Amino acid sequence: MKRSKWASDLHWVREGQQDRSRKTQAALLDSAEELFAEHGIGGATIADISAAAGCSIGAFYHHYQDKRSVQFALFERYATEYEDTNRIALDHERWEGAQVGDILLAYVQVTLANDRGFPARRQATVELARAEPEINSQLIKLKAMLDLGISDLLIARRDEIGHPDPELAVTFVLDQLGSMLRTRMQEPDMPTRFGQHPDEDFAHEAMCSVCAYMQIELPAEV
Amino acid sequence: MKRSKWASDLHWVREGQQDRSRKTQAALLDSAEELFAEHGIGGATIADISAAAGCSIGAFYHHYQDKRSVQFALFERYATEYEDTNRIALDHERWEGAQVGDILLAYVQVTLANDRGFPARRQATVELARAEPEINSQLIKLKAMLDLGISDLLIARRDEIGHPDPELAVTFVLDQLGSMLRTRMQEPDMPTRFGQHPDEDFAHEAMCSVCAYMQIELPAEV
DNA sequence: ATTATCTATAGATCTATAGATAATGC
DNA sequence: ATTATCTATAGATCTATAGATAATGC
Repeated sequence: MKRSKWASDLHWVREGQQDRSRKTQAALLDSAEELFAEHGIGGATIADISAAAGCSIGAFYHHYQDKRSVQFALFERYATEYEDTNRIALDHERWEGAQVGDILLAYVQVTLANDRGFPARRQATVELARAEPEINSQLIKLKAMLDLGISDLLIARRDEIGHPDPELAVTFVLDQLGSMLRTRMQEPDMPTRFGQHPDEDFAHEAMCSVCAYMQIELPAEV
Repeated sequence: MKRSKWASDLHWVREGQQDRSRKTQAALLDSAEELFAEHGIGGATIADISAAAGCSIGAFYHHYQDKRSVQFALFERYATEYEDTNRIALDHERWEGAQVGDILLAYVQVTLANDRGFPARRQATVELARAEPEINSQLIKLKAMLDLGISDLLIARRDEIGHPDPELAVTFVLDQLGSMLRTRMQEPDMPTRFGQHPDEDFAHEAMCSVCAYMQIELPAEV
């Protein structure tokens, strides 16, 4: 039976142990993510992480062997989400009828929305990659997969591109947009730079720049 | 008397104490810079820094009160160099006869050369800014000063710029180039991105992109 | 006499464990 | 009976100091 909207958020029964366990683990990962992003991995102690997750140091060690294993678990969670999202997003059928500019604009918009939603995620992942070479190479592979996926979509539309070397132009543009998006999230405080302007204006100027460089049509929504 | 070129590198006399002191301090700063950049501030112990500088922990504490004071000293050194360089580079007389594209190309080339020469400096400074709010705001001021200086040079040549909003275009372009340069230094390993291409090709494509967006002339050297 | 360095170590901090208690599952 | 959590703490690591030694300056 479907519960009424009034009741749907209430829980009369106690949670099972598995739920409890999952929740603690997730809370520990969330806290680790935030603290790693803010203070670096070395700057976040296990006591900090446990306290932020609302549990004890003992509980921490019940779920994770040590700090390193949290690092790997955190990356695992990130990698799974990242792959799943990209698999859906890069499906060729999804983009039937789309032009080069539409795909690039979507890339910008989706990345902005993602990073706004989870502001610590990007920085925490950077920290993980720096601390663990294994994670670093995994992360490079993940990003390369996304780049290749978008490249495929764009190169399939190479006839639209007026730039004399479409492959080079695609590589350059993905690097350019990726760099700007990263800076926009990591350094929002620079008074003289574009971080002060709203996301919409950023997307607009970025598309103008990209379209002028590649010599493609400006997407309709801009 | 000018010493012969054979002798100019030899030192028969012992260094004075002040030289010795200065050298140890500089070596400690250099080591701290490198280790902060590689492992983060929390990941670099005082023992690590001292060992890398070729001195003891005791010597460290003779020169610096604690880790924090090295952080400030390191930033101080960076800030001084940065300001001095920019004061010279941003002199309006220096750029007489230069066009917008010339100035932007010089910005790209000088930044590349600087970062190649001191690969750890940028990352270490990022770490310092994150650890100390005081350093962070100082750093923002320094960068803002450079941005404003370049902006002034470019806006003084606004007649060359075809973009409908020259001020906006200048802000956007400085953000764009700055972002790409930063990514180029910090993430050189991405196989699908432009880091794989040589600096000359990067500068070329960056200038093509910027000139197409701003609607200015491509500088002669590109 | 002063400055720079070293070795050795006390004290602080952090990690990781042991042993006890509380919550669920059968 | 099993799983999840807690408190208390041993052991490891790091910071920062004390006291001794070596190098320069007068």
